Formats: sequence, C-alpha cells, structure tokens
Amino acid sequence: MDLTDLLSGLNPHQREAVAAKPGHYLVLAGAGSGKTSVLTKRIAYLVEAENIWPHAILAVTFTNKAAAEMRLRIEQLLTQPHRGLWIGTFHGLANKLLRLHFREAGLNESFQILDQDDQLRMLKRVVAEMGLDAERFAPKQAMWLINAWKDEGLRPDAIQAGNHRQEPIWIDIYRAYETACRRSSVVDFAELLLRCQEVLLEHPALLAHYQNRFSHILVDEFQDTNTLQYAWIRLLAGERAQVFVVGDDDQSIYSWRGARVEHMQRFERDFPGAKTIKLEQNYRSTGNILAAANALIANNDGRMGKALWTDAGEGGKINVFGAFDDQEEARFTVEKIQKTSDAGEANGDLKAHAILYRSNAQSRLFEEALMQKGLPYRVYGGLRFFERAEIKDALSYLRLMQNREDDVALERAIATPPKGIGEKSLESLRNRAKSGGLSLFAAIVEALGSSGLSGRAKTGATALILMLEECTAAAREQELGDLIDTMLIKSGLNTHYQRVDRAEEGRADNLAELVNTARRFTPPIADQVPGEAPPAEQTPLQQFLAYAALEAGDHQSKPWEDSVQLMTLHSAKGLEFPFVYLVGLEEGLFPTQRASEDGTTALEEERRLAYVGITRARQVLTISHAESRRRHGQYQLQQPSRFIGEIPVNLLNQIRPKARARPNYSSGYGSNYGAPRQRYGESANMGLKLGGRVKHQMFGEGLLISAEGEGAYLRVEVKFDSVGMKWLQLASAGLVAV
DNA sequence: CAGCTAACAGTGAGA
DNA sequence: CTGTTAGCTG
Repeated sequence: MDLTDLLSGLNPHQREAVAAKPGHYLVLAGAGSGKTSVLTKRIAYLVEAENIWPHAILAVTFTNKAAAEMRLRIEQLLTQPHRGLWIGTFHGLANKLLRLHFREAGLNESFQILDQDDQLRMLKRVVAEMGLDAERFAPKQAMWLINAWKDEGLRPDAIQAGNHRQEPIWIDIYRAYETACRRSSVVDFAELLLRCQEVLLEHPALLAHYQNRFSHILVDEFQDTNTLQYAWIRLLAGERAQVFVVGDDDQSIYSWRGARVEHMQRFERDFPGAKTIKLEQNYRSTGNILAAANALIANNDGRMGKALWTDAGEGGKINVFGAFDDQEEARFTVEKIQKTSDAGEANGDLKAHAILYRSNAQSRLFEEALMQKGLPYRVYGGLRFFERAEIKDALSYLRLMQNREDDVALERAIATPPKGIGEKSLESLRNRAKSGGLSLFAAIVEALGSSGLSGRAKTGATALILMLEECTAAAREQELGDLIDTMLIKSGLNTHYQRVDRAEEGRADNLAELVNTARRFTPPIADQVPGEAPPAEQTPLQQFLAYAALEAGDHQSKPWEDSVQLMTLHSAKGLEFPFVYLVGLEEGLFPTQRASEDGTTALEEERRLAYVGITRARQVLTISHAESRRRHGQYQLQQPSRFIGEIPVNLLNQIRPKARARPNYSSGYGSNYGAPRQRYGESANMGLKLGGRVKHQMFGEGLLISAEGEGAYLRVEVKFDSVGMKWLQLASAGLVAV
C-alpha cells in the first residue's frame, strides 16, 4: 500500500498520529475514534514511510483478540513481509522471551503456565502443607495478594522491606508458593511478566540486545497497564526507543485488576518530550448519545479532558424506562428488541442488539424473557474452552508428558479418571514429597521403590507411570492430534467421560474437539533475525500447551448465530452495537453498593463503566431501571441510578408502560414552576426532607431515613422513636414534617 | 468413589 | 432465591 492510501480517509488528528515525527506520543483516543486503525496504520507508516525494519517494532496489547486483529490488519496494509515484527499480549511476549532465554531466567526448558484455577489449587496445597487454617488464610485471598504483589513487581523480601499492612504469614505463604512453583517448574501469569522483567534487569547484555533491537514500542489500551507492565515498557524502551501509546482515561475500568490510569498522566514526565494527540471525533454514535456520555463523564475529576463529537447528526433521544419490577424490565426490553427487529429498523438483525448489565447474575431474567419469545441469544462469560474440567484433565496429562515435576497437573491426573490412589495414599505421597523436597512424581517413584504404597494405590501409580512413558514415547513419533488421541485412550479419559457424560454437557464431544483443535493448530513461526542464532526448537506439544494456557478460547460455546447479545459492561468494552439496552441502572446495583460506600474513586470508576456502556451504542440507546427487584431472594425497592440523573433531561425520552398510569417524573422541570432544577428520579416531597423529623398518626415521631420510588409510588423509610424502622407509602401515610 | 445434602456466598475478568 | 462447594454417607 502506498503512502497516500495509508493517510487518506484519516482526519487531521488521526493523520498527525499516524505520520508523527520521531518522538514519544500519547494518543488520547476517545471511544469510537478509530483507535485501532491509527495504531495499525502507524505501524504500517513506520515500515513503509520511515523504513523501519519490522523486527525493530514491538506492539503490545492486552487481549489475544486485539493482537490477532492488529496482526491481520497490518498484513493487509504492508507490502513487505512482516516477519520479525513482534505483536502480542504482554503475557504472550513475556512467554516468548522466557522460552528464548529460559536458562538465564532460571527456568526449566519445558516450564508450564498455570492459569488461575491451577494457581488456586497450588495455593490450596501450599496453605495445607504449611499447616494453616484454610478458613483464616483463604487460598483465594492468598492468590489475590500474591498476584497484586507481583503486579507491583514485589518479591517476598521486597515486601518486608517496604511497609505493608498484611500479616507476615501471608508473605510466608507467598514464599512457600514460590518454592512450590520452582520445584514444579511452573509459572503463573503474573510470574511471566515479573520473571521477564527480572531476567532483563539481571542480564545487562540481554537487555541491551532488546533495547537495541526495538526502536519502536507501541501499546494499546494504555490506561489498563499495571505497575509491572508499565515498568516493563520503560525498561525495554530504555533511552533509545520511541514509545507510542494509545488509551482513554475515561475508559479505565480495571483498577481492581491492578491497572493504573495514572500512567497516562505520568507518561509525559517519564518520556521526555512526549506529545499528546487527542482523537475526539467519534465515528460510531449519534450526537445525542455522545452528548449524554460527555455530560455523564464530566462529573469525574482529574480527567485528561476530552469531549467526543460527531458530524453524523443528533439521532433520537435516549430512551429511559422505569419498570415496576425486574421482570417487567426484562419483558419490556425483549419486546422492544422484537419490535425493533420486526419493524425492520434493525433489518431483522438480532445481533445488532446488546443487553448490557453490571453483573452476570442479571442475565437470567433476560434469558428467560428471550426464551419465552423464542428469540435466540448469546450470553458472554462463563467457562471458556480450555477452562473446562475435561479439557483441563486432558491438558494435565499432556503437561506431564512434557514435565513430570508439574505437581498440579499430576494431582489432577491422579484424580481423573480414578486410579485407586485415594486421599490417604495421596496424603502420604505429599508428605514424602514435602520432607524430601521432591516433586510429587519423584515421591511416587521413590515410594514404589521402597514399597511405601499399599496394594491398590501401587497398581494405580505403576499404571500411571507406565502410561506416561508410553505417551511420551508416542510423542516422538506421532503428530500432535494423533498424540492427543492416543493419550485420551491410554489415560482412560475418553472412556471415563463417555461414561460420566450427561446429556447436554457434551464432555466427550469436547475431548474430541480438543483433538480437532490440535490438528488445526499451527505453531507460531519463529522469527529469525538475520545474523542471530536461530531460536531453540520447541516441540509442537510444548507450543500447543503454551497456546492453551495463554489463549483460553472463546467465551461462548455456540459458534456464529444471529442472536441477541448479552454481556456485562466490562466485557462490552471495545465492542459496538446499533441498539444497546443498558439495564438495571439502580443505586446499589449500578453503581454497586460497594462503590457507593468506598467513595469517590470507586464511584468514578463506576461512572466510567457507565460511560463505556453508553458509548457502545451506534443508533439507539435504551436505559432501564426497576423500582423493585429481587436481590438475594428478597424484593427490594430500588432508586434510579444517579447516573441517569447525570444525563441532561432534554436528552431523555421517558417511556411509560402502557395501560398503567404513571407519574411523569421528568416533566417536573418547567411545569413545576419555581422548583429547583430537577434531575431524573427526583420529585417534590411535600416539605419533607431526608434526615428530618416527621410525625405519623399511629407511630408517632421519627427520623426520615430514605426514600425510594416516584410520585404515587414514592415510599419512605422512617426510623420511629417507638416502633423502629418502617417503610411507608408516602401518598397514603399522612406524614407531616415536625 | 460417587452422589447427595447442608452450608454458604452473592461485582467485574484479561493472560 | 440460586448456584457452588465442602463434607458426609452408602
């Protein structure tokens, strides 16, 4: 592709970013502003116009999906082969580096990657082996702490040096976990990055090599980088590389995962001479939707500042529907989808509709309503292919073929299919391993030699060892797919899951699908840089295992189908839909109770989440809330979310359920002469105010605690001096202010 | 070892 | 209320 093609069709700001002069750049890219396009064209521009060698470019993303998309688009843009160009996720690239330099990193050549489930199992064992009470020292919390520490780049000793508020025992758990991982030759996700960082710091020659190699580093979704990832970028960049990052501080919704939006503000300081380019023209949504998004996010402090605009016209207003309860909300939403779809507005296209909610639990009612109407739908979330139990069982055997020391895999293999090695035998084996500082596998071998196992367990253990030997031998002769097939038969997994498989679970099918996936699997091509030693050969099995760990597969089991899309706001980030239904906008739900209690920072992240939700919509945005909702089994009265109130009323189109007279809550503005400007959800309150004293004919005097609902439905909670808390229907309670 | 029952928790999820 | 898990029983 030639240069003019590359730059044509770009707006001035996009062009400025794509064809930027040498230097560091922070591209502040609003939702729908053509961010991915700018990033990929920047890379193409560097190669085609600036004659930068592809192998001098490093592009980092957070998800495999983003990396794959970028790779594809670059292939289309470049005229020359892009071999040597490193595009990948932080973890994928760290894995690549560690495989190349496993010796320097102090790792076994066939080290395996632990996913979250493996990590938790590992920690359960560590906590148990330390003789700690798993109630008080919950492995889950240990996992959370350890990951948070690693994300901050902290090893156990460094934590002790600094000040932290955790009991020292957690650090001991961290230390014991590290020992266990080292003994098993396994690394968790955070470890990939941390170890990578350390190996570069400890080997100046290696660091210099990569700093020399990469003259250009590009980062996508920069607002999501955690401390370690940012440090990694700075380290690799060194003094020489030009760094080009793209992000949106208003879409930072992962602080709970360690992401630090502050990196955006720090960028100009840490990378001297860095320039900021703002992309504010939006190519996705109508004007009203953008106006709503801008108004909402303006309530956050400390933003870098950015306002989306479009030349595409205003579009319709934002629909707001206040349902009587959660079921009505679901019914309404589904009916609206059906109507829109039938009316041809959406071309009968169901996948043009997305129902977005704050938490996964909310999907149920919508699923039920969709099912009732016979509309196909797809729910994002849940287990992914490589996370399914039967797949993880199979992967455990494969991991053992590569690395017998992999204790997590071995425990899993011992458990399924059952081998007569019960909890008692396992316990003695674990003890043997612990006291001897051995891996579990070594402990089994030793126990067999010294007749440390009883009859049935002995038979099972011998069979397992033999089976692994046979499979390992087969691995030398067979193709990956056949090899997995062989393993599934020899391990008894096939028979086991054919027997255990219940209708609809399709576990046996999944195992067959694993074989298919392996047959289709093409290992990534090792990029050989001219004048450098070829990278060490990895077996296809090893590469497949790394792939399975790093790319857990699609979230939904059913493939492509025209269906309504259901997902959380978090997983909607980066997507867009013509028709978006933002549901459950209620205080306590969105923003969550927790966020409201935690204060401004947490609330602002919720607001950014709402901003992400609004900006997913291309044509029509419908927001809904229910006045009453079943939560944890009981009906609770809900107030509309403050976020609805933050959208100017003139952008809203109030929808009222038919056949039921309902108060008109947004018309207070104007008709209610002299009243203070009303926000959505507020209503006149007969001189009563929250926190004030009130009097009831029967209950006497009390304190007005809270109010929910609207107009005729307005209910108040009063703490009476004599009878305690009561909920009252304001219209009929006859309360008077004292 | 598998299947059942009781107890419990209940925000989000990338690699 | 519901889905998950730990622990017990057959």
